[in-house]
Amino acid sequence: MTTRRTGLREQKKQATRVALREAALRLALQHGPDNVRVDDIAEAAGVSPRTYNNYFSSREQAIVAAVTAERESRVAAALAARPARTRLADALTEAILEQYTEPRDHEALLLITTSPTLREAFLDAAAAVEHPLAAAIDQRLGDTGTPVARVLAASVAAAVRVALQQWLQPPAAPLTAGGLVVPSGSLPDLLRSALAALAPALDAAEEQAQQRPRR
Amino acid sequence: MTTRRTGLREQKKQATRVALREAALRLALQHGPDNVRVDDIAEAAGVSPRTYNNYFSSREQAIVAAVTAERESRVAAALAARPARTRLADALTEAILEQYTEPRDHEALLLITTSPTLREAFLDAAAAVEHPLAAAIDQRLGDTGTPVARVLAASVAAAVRVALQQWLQPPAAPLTAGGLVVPSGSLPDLLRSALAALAPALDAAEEQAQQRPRR
DNA sequence: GCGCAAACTTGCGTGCACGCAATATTTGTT
DNA sequence: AACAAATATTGCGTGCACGCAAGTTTGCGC
Repeated sequence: MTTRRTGLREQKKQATRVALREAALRLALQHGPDNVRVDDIAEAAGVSPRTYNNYFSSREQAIVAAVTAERESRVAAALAARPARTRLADALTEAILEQYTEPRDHEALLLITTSPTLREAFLDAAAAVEHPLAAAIDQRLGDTGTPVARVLAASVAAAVRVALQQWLQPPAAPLTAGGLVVPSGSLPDLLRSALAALAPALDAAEEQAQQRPRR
Repeated sequence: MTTRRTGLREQKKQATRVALREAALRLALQHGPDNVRVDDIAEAAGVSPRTYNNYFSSREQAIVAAVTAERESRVAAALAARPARTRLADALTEAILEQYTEPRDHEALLLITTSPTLREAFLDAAAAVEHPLAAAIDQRLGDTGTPVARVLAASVAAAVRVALQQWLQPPAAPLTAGGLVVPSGSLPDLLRSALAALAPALDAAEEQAQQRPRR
């Protein structure tokens, strides 16, 4: 059920997708993100420029995809893998940390930090967790069909986004007056505290689900 | 303090901004969203095409702006206007409903429903609440400087987005198996129930803030 | 194997977003 | 009132996204 689509076809598609995003990243690292034309990427991957655009709808998307890859679906899978009796909030936090903590290509992340457009694309990519996550959460809550799971998933995605945003943000300015702004800690910490703010909502949803009969 | 920028300059800018978005909407209604070129909009507003692009970074954005306008900042203002002693979750819900319930140009909304690209832009526009809202929430929580307010604001924005998405979604298909999917009620109801899922998180943040000394 | 239908790729054309540098307008200052 | 600094507007050029209508490949039943 994971791959309904037959064989060779899907296989080839995945291959070109990978070829494209890796070419994109490689060229971006090599020549700088602004000195890479779409045509170059397409050529490097051995497809027509038009085909490139069938896979990615912006240059930045392709570059960033080399880092984010299938992280989104993995988060959902990681959540589903946790024992059903663990607290939803905890399971979620662990699942997310597990995916965002693994030290992906550090060089690439540095590159992304550099360009505003790439940062933007990187943050947007995080939004892709929403749908898989909504499904996974809904399942945990007993397939309510309610939009609650969607809201929670969207909120979690938003929280992740905020955490990533803080993390990417160059420590830049000499801290605004009052010294209130924390110099942005490690990513795991940022993620944890962002998600902590949502924990009560997750708990509440879980509790309601348990009072309802499981299907 | 609301408008630091002096007078004539900002006034003119606002004027052309309004002219642009209204021209965009009018032309879109008149000729259909796909039969409006950027040059037409610019000409109708009496500015160069290049200037148009200094105000809006996509055709859809301009059209949608005619409906969403300054709704975002108003939500924050509406929140700030509520008495500080009301429950944060309630104040927020009221503030949002207040802004999204007023029957804006119905004709335009119908148009937006029509085109996928416009729907997309409309949903994206809702994300603009995030920043003003974060500021307003942070103030209610006692200017913590913590990212908690940001996370909550982002979550609220996400919830609003989900509600709008359900609302825009044409009742289309004959309901999936089991009859679990509700035929998308009224917008106020959708917003209310979406925000209800976040209420526990808002309560918790508020409670923590009250235990901390106000600055 | 054969051939048809569905799915993917490609080239072309159009409209668009946006950086850049020159020009025009506004504003605060003397 | 005149000037200089700040800020907006405009034209131009480049690269890009994407609809469309061929052409090509893959999958499947016979």
